[in-house]
Amino acid sequence: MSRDDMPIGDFSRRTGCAIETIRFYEKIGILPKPRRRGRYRLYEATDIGRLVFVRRARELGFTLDEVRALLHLAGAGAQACGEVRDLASAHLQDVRRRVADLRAMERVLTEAVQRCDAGGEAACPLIETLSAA
Amino acid sequence: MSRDDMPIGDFSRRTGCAIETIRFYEKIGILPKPRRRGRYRLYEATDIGRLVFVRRARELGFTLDEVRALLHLAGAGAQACGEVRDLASAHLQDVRRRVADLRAMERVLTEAVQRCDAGGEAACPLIETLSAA
DNA sequence: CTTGAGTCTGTAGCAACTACAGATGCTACG
DNA sequence: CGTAGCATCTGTAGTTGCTACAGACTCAAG
Repeated sequence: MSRDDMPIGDFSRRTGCAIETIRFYEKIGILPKPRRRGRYRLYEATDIGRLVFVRRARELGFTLDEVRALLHLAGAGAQACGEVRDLASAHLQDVRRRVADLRAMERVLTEAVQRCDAGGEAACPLIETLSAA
Repeated sequence: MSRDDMPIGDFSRRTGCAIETIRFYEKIGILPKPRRRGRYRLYEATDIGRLVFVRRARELGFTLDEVRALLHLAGAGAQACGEVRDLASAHLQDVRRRVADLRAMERVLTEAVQRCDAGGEAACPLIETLSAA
């Protein structure tokens, strides 16, 4: 009824989140079921914050389960800060592990490509890298 | 019939690749269908190389489609080296993009956790980071 | 004879979406 | 009034690379 009600298309545009993803988040309980006009979902301006929060958390690499926990903690206010910190710091360790893994791949790949560009090898350096004992 | 025939369990142990994964690779055509004694698969020592190649490529982050291409090119010999190089270098760019993405996450997370540890803020720094306009 | 290990096929599950198919509704134009 | 063209609806299936069963079978040892 209020004048900042919007259909899902507008909500999608204003949050940068795809329509299908919004419905998906609703289905798995990340977003609450909105009011309806008939069968059409109606969102309010105040719903934007929650979805932007979710998208930011996803951009920082949190899983949807972690996002669920973060949403819960965000609702609990400042006294939940310790738990938030622990969650974030565990996730940070995970991110660092993944960086290390990718760095290792990068090293090996870079070396193989360089050896290839240098030329002068009988066999393909990358194929050798993959085949070698 | 030959004396280095082995059942899938031995093949799994000698390649470090899980039995289920071996059967999966066979199903999607990454590995050829082996001979059988009755209904049991029989692998030869010479099959080990191909699977090790696949596993190494996967450890370097190549997708199974790329692995398929690499296997094909490896069979073509040295004249395929240019194509291998291009494949590897495209993949390397992808790896670097992912490192950059993770580094960006790492920066934001590190800062939030540090601000949290420093204390003295009214609201939880990470929640603020996710909520802020 | 039974028990245990190994293997078999086939299907379902994970994460986090994405992409339809096919129906319905709403507005504008002629 | 008809219809064309959007937007939206529900529900299901696909993606990637495995992993985890369920339920059947084969085989050798004790």
